[in-house]
Amino acid sequence: MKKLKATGNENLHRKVAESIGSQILEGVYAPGAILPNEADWCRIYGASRTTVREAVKTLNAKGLLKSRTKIGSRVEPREHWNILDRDVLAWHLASMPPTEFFASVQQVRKILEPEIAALAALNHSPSQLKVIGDALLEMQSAKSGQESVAPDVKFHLALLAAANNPLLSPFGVMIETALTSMFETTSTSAGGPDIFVPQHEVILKAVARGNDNAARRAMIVLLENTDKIIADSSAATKSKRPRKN
Amino acid sequence: MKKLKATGNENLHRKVAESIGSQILEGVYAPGAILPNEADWCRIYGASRTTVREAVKTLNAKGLLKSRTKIGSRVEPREHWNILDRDVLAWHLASMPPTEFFASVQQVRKILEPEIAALAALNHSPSQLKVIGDALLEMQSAKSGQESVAPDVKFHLALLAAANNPLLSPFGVMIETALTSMFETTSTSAGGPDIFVPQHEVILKAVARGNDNAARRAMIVLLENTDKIIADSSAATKSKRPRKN
DNA sequence: CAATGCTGTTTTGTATGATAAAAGCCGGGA
DNA sequence: TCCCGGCTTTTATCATACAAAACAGCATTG
Repeated sequence: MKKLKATGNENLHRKVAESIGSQILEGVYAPGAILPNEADWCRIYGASRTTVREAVKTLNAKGLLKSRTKIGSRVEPREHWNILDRDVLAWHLASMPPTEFFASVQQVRKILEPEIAALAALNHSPSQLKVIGDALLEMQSAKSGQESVAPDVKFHLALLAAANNPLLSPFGVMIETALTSMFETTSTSAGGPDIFVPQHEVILKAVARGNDNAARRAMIVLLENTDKIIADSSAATKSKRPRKN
Repeated sequence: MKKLKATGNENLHRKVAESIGSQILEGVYAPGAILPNEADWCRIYGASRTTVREAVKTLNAKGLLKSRTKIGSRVEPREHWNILDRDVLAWHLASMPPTEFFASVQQVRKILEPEIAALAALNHSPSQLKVIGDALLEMQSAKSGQESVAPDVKFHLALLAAANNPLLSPFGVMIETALTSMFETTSTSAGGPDIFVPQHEVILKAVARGNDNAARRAMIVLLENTDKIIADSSAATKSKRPRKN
């Protein structure tokens, strides 16, 4: 491990946290293992103890570690990891084949998003509905597949917000990470806007008129289509490129 | 705010983090607001800057804050909060009427747990199944309602583990917190073991024979029963006790 | 007068060194 | 053998100093 410097405009303790966190997600340090102590990290990264300790505190806060006097820092079991945390999710994504990650994500999305759509139909406020509509408009006016990613993400996040259940909000990060990185992987994407823009329209209309069953059904259709896109592109990548990692 | 001391065997920075975090959850500092700076916190808690900074880093890591040079620390919008984090969830629970919290939790449980049961039926390993069975045995041999809480929690967590989707694991904390605190609120609990122990048995059997539809249905029944218990007890508490907070 | 650039100030970021407290380890004594 | 006390390792806390970022306000200049 080379010496990190704060030259990039990100904080040094953040970089150290990211480096250690990534290694944990990669399995370099397995659950139950004792990490190098603070002095070691200082030497490894060429950083001060203050910085290292702040990084370690960050990882403690995300449930990856538990530090105790005299013992050191021990990696927590996976169930304790805050996997829906933005950073942890990113490290996780980086440490496994994207296809596998997408499979997990889609499984969760198919459980949650239809119900989120249904809840949104029942609980949305006028301003929340407007945000969903705005996102759809942006999607429609997008010129390229790339341009439509951000509005697509926005649409799903707005729907989530309109469900008005705070306990569901952590999934926003998951959806955001997954959709964004899915685009990067599937590139120009199969199917294209001709198919999925109308599907989003159907969802919006159902939500707007408060029809929870219709919203649920429409979301299921959309997710099945997404499944198909992933399947196509992963088949394509499998035949063309070797594994990245 | 009085001066905190490290006399209790918990870390001082943890206490400071908890104090600040609770205040954010209570709405003392609203999203977008700038918090007192580090020097202020030092004075308020009588702690060193190092300690305060570690506490602030912890809250940063949980998505409650974002610190920037010269600006200070600003409270992040609620969507960024890591609400399924153990600590954040506890602070959240402490800052709102339990009934309202349980309603949100049950809404999420009714979405997820039937599907978790179905996934568990399809994906469980033998050892995971055994853990579920053990939990059920402990439930059956529990003498009091109080004794049955821990095995009950264990049962649901084991089921979650058996679903084998890492992205769902953050819900374990939610289930754990909710069931535990639900018991404290509903006290000796309505219904009692005569009803819910058999319902858990049905779930286990369905999972064991890999029947996902049966597992899903059984879980729905159990959750409806839980709804009833909550409704009863919240009606009771409303008529008997004044609000705690 | 307006735009631009410099300089000062505030706040977090990083480094260093010192002391405290927790908890396992090990040896000595009954 | 067992228990007690001191040794050692590691994190926890404190104090102090300087660096760097970013805004504010003033001055300089076109």
